[in-house]
Amino acid sequence: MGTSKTTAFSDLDNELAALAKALGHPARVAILRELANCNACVCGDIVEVIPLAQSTVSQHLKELKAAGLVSGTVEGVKSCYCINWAALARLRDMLNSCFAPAGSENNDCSC
Amino acid sequence: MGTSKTTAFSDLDNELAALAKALGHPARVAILRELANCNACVCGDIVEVIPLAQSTVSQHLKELKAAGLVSGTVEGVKSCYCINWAALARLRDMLNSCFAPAGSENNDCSC
DNA sequence: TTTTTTCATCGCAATTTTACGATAAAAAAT
DNA sequence: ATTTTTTATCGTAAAATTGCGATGAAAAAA
Repeated sequence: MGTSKTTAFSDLDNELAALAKALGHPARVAILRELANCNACVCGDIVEVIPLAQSTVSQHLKELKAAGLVSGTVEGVKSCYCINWAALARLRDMLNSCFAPAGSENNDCSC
Repeated sequence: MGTSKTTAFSDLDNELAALAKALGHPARVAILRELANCNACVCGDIVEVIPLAQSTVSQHLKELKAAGLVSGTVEGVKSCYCINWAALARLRDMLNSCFAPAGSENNDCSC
């Protein structure tokens, strides 16, 4: 165990979950926020902003990249990362479409 | 380790991360979608829809509840769960505000 | 009262996540 | 050629997650 039974769920559910999971850590949220602010893509300056060790930040960047939320290219010694706006938009879209209230009736809950 | 250094990050980052983390599993996405569809709040019928053991579904519901995405009440023998639309809206809002492109300049990335 | 239904919780095992220091690897600077 | 800078990766440890069966607990049905 410890592993999600991804095959048991729809591709959509898995896709949304993967994107959400990538955002499920404050460091990764902070990194993505940083990348959103500096539209010139930052490099190792991220490490200075995030209160974690360099290796840990690198690991988080790798996860964001694996999830498609970030892209990166090597530029000489430095490494350049960029936010992927399309992936963020995709996340927003899925949130809207997946969890739309059913019908136009009363959506209040009796709980 | 294995623990996030939550104190090192802003409340906003932690809040967004917590909500995203709760959605970071396909079963929880499926459960929330189910609750969104049946605006009359479902109870143990969720277990029939989710391809996991009853105890596991119960655990996922507990997590969704802890994150505030779901509310639940006991109704006799049965247990009733409801989606929390406000929390979902909050997540959407945070996604929009946190990751808004900086300025109105060129947002294209050179990466 | 006994049995059944419905659900939460406990205990466990396998795996993943988080975090760090140490170490590579490769370009740049000296 | 050597040193420094920058970043990725490896190895490790602690903790969290995922999942299940078994076991409670409490209302409902018999």
